[in-house]
Amino acid sequence: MRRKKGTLLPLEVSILQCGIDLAVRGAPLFHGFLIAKEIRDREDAKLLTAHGTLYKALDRLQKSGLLESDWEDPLVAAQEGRPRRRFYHVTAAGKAALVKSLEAVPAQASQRRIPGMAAL
Amino acid sequence: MRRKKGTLLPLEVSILQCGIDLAVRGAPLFHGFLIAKEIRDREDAKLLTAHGTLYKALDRLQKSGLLESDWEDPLVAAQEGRPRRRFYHVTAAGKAALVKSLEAVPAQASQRRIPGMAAL
DNA sequence: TGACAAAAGGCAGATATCTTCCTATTCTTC
DNA sequence: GAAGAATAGGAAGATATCTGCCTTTTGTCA
Repeated sequence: MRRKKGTLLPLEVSILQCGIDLAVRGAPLFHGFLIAKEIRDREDAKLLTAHGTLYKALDRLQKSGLLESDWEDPLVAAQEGRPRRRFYHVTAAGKAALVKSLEAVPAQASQRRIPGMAAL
Repeated sequence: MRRKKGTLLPLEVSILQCGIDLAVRGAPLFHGFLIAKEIRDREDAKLLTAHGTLYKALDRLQKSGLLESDWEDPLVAAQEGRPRRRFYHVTAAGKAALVKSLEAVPAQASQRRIPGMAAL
């Protein structure tokens, strides 16, 4: 889609919002599937159809430094009998980019103020 | 389907055959996906449509002692970046049951003599 | 022989991540 | 303003196992 540099796509905004939201609620680490569920439960459901889209967005955010990730301990995943998760967390740059993006277009429903935004 | 006791279903015969086949070829341990591929590549392709069916059959064979299984080391799976495998191997009882089953209906295509059968 | 019960098969989906290929959209440059 | 390039989105499938629900088949018993 060739975006303007320094811009966040709606899906990326949603990811960062969810990540910060979860951090405020005491869970600073999130994985792809969790975010997928969170987004599905919000009003931005339409933003996420295919999972591939989400993982690509996570990759992008990571490459641009707005997210960082670590793989879950394989033993924990094994113990719980499921595939390994990749845990992401929003970086300081991620928070800044989100704030900037929200300021740029403040009146849009999908980019409204979020709980815990004061903490940014 | 309510089968006669001591009988093997075509899918179960295929699993045991594949398992022994692989063992003869030097790979005594197999996992569900591998068997699925093997069966797909054989003429018994129609025996396996859904994966759930295969895993149920593997469970049955294990419960009746014809197969045994061990989970792959989670660290190995993690290193190779894929979900953990469950490795099965055909037990002596499994070999015996297969031989008995092949003797019972010797002229059927899906239950023909297999390479390495002399080793049973 | 007919009815019932038991078990197998199929479909779908959960769990989790990632890749490839194609399409659609947007930005930039001329 | 139009053309071209870049990139996001969507569909599908690979990797691996397992569960639940419903349908179909088959053996057994009356």
